[in-house]
Amino acid sequence: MTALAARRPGPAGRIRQQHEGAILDAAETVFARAGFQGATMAEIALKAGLPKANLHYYFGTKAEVYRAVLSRILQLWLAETDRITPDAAPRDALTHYIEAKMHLSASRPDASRVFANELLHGAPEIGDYLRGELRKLVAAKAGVIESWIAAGQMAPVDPQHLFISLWALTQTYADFEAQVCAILGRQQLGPADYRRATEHVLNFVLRGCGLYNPTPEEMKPCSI
Amino acid sequence: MTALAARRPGPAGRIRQQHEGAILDAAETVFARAGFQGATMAEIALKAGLPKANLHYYFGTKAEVYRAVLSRILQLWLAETDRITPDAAPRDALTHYIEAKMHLSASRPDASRVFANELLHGAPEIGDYLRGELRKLVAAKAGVIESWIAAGQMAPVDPQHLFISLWALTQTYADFEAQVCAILGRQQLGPADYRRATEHVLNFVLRGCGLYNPTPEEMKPCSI
DNA sequence: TGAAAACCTGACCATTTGGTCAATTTTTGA
DNA sequence: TCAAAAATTGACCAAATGGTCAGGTTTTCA
Repeated sequence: MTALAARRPGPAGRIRQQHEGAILDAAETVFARAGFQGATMAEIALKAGLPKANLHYYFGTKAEVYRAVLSRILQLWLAETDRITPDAAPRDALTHYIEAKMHLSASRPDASRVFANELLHGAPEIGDYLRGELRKLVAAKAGVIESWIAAGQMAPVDPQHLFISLWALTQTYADFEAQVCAILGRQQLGPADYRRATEHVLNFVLRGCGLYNPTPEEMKPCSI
Repeated sequence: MTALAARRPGPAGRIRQQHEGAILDAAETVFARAGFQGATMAEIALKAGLPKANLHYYFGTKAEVYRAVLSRILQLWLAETDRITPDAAPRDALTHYIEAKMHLSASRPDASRVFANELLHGAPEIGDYLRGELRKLVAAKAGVIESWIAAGQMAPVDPQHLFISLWALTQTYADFEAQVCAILGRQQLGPADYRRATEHVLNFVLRGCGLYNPTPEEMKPCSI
């Protein structure tokens, strides 16, 4: 954010706020489907229900729309690590984080895809954010996880790589939905699919962190 | 492949083979960096060291180049599930698969990125492949894993979701390298980084599948 | 109520870019 | 050696597209 969130100054009247929202919603969909270069201002305008010239009244350039979309997305990503604190129980904290991330994948897949696309192409717009805010946040949370490990509360897992793994495991369901659908034989992922996926990721990660509690119906020890 | 691999008929002379290779190498890089729409024939031509018109002699359209690149990539992806057979030891088979996938991420990141980009945008070109060959392959390998589970050789993990997780965990290091670099504080990922990443994924997955064997230097029981 | 500010938009333009083509050169193989 | 096949390429084109702008309408608020 910071530089990214540098919205045009001024009071931002009622109409502006409303239309900017519509434009960003439309843009998120279009950027997700086609990427930055593939997205056209005409298509965004059509989807937003505004003439193209009007887009350029609110956002000077396509890049500006793109940055605004990314900025909005980054806000979603931030507030999820709340519960990862030294005195929380690792199991509860990780469970909450995974469930929140999976919910985001299910509810805002386009947001995840725009973000993924930006990363895929080298993060030209959000590189500074990644190396700044995000890195700092992860470093802090990595410290928490290390304290859990030192206290014998979970298995020794590299905390930084753990976060990378958590993002990969959860966002894959939004980013690569086409592949997931093909494997599962679905047209699209429904709530039941996401429930099963969440359950899988949860079990898998908890086991991977040595936090597995066997459920009643499958009473087996962790190490077979 | 199949439909994708439908290369132009004919004997394919020496020069043709050589120049097609150069074009595909260049295209892989350019498509990875810019996506399908962002890639230009002019840039591919420049990188391949050929005049643009010459590209159109070998490949009629940009889409045809793109399909050829994807086809080449899919061949890399296929031959990796060799060792996943009913009589293999789960630990060895998964270890081999993960190490192979991580090696691919390290050695051919652009290939992974082109593939990821295609998935991200709904797999318009390889959807048939995903729903056909890939799905069949995964279904078969899922059967193997189920047999391992039934034999009590590993923890009960949804086999289809397990494959999705394995792909996500390994390919994230190529696809989202920008993010990984930012978190780890690197300019780019070196061999040491990949070694550490492979070790992490391996430990994480094996533990997640109930296949963890403590290494000498950290002798702790699986379930803390 | 009235004028300043905000908002709207059809028409237009310059650039980029995928693709074509015809003329030419190089390679092949009988 | 020589003709047929393969390969090469500069010049060119039509379409798509990001962006501009001048002149208009609507909203705001003192």
